[in-house]
Amino acid sequence: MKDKPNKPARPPRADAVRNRARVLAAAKTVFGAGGPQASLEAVAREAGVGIGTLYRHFPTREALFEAVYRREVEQLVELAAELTAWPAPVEALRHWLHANVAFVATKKGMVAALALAAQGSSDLKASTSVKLTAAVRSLVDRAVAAGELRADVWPGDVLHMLIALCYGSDAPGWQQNVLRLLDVFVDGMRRSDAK
Amino acid sequence: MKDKPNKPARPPRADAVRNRARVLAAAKTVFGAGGPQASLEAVAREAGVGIGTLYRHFPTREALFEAVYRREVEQLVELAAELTAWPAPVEALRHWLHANVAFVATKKGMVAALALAAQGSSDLKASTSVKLTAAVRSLVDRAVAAGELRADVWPGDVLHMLIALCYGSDAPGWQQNVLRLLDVFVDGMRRSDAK
DNA sequence: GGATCATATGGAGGAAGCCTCCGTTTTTGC
DNA sequence: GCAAAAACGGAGGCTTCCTCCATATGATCC
Repeated sequence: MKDKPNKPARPPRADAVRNRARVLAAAKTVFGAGGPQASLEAVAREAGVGIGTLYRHFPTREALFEAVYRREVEQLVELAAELTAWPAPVEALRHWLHANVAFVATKKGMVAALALAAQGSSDLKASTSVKLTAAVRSLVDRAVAAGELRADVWPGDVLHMLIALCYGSDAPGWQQNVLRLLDVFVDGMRRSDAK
Repeated sequence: MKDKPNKPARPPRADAVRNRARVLAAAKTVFGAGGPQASLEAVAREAGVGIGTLYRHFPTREALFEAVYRREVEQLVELAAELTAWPAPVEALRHWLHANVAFVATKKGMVAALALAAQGSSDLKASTSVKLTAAVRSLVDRAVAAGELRADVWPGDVLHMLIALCYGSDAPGWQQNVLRLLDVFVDGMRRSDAK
């Protein structure tokens, strides 16, 4: 009964904000190069902060993955929002999927890290999954409403397929393969009478 | 010029064989429970051997993953061989895919480990990929020959899709989802005039 | 401006895991 | 049996993890 719910939660200090951003940037670099098992002390070094500072901002390795993860998700959501303005619904969906592949392709080392992040915290999964699913839904629903896709495929399915295909792809030429497989999947989703 | 190519390479000692098997079994247990980052010393402890012994048999963590991985692959190949005797080609393929999902479902912790193993050594990937691809090919080719599948989808594609879908699935009810997505994919592969 | 205090910093240090190295033990071939 | 080869086990040097707290710094109030 002694807590003060009206205490306005004073804003974080300037140096804390700065350091948090530095660590995040460093994490992106270091994990991108060294994969998810890269040393956290290397991240701290790269960021130019003490190891203690890193741990205060991100108490666990997963928390750090998570923060990077959330940021990446935002960009994908934004892209989907732009694409809902496209005239051809199925092509907009296809384009978003292809863009995702390109997106992933530029940060190979991160992918394993993000996959681990997603596997760990399940409310992270829940939260970003909601955002991404909503993004895909905006694309899929339009295509279904236009009668171009069968109605029993849900946005979550598409998302799952996409993430799954991108993870674990690193053979030379994997991008072309994934793009083709996505197209096969999209074909599977088309209403047979809408061809 | 001093090597002896005719030296008959004496067979491994009995205790070595025994310990190797023990470590492998322990690895399956420990990685299955603790995921791929579980301690190797824990594996050695579980196997009842010294840490040195573990390292002599499997010089790196990846080598250990690899050995477990290869064993699992064998079982899948065998199943495919049995299924080529089935009367309905597409259904045999579908069945194999579904069986894989069930297979994976029983060893959740291993999946991440196997995925890492596959990501690491690329000749492991090459070698098992050849085996599994051949297994799938035996199923797909039959269906294509029977005119039931379109001809531009290759065995490797099916494999990729399967592995991809199973990895990263741990939400409750994921199995049903994966099974449904596989069906969508198989539908996408069907020849439209063969319905 | 400077006094005060909550907030944030950095790195020392104990614990745990990685992997190598080598003295000891076990198996094998004769 | 007995020697040589093969395999064993775990001590030890090294790296990384993560906590803890004495010190430093930014915010706030006068």
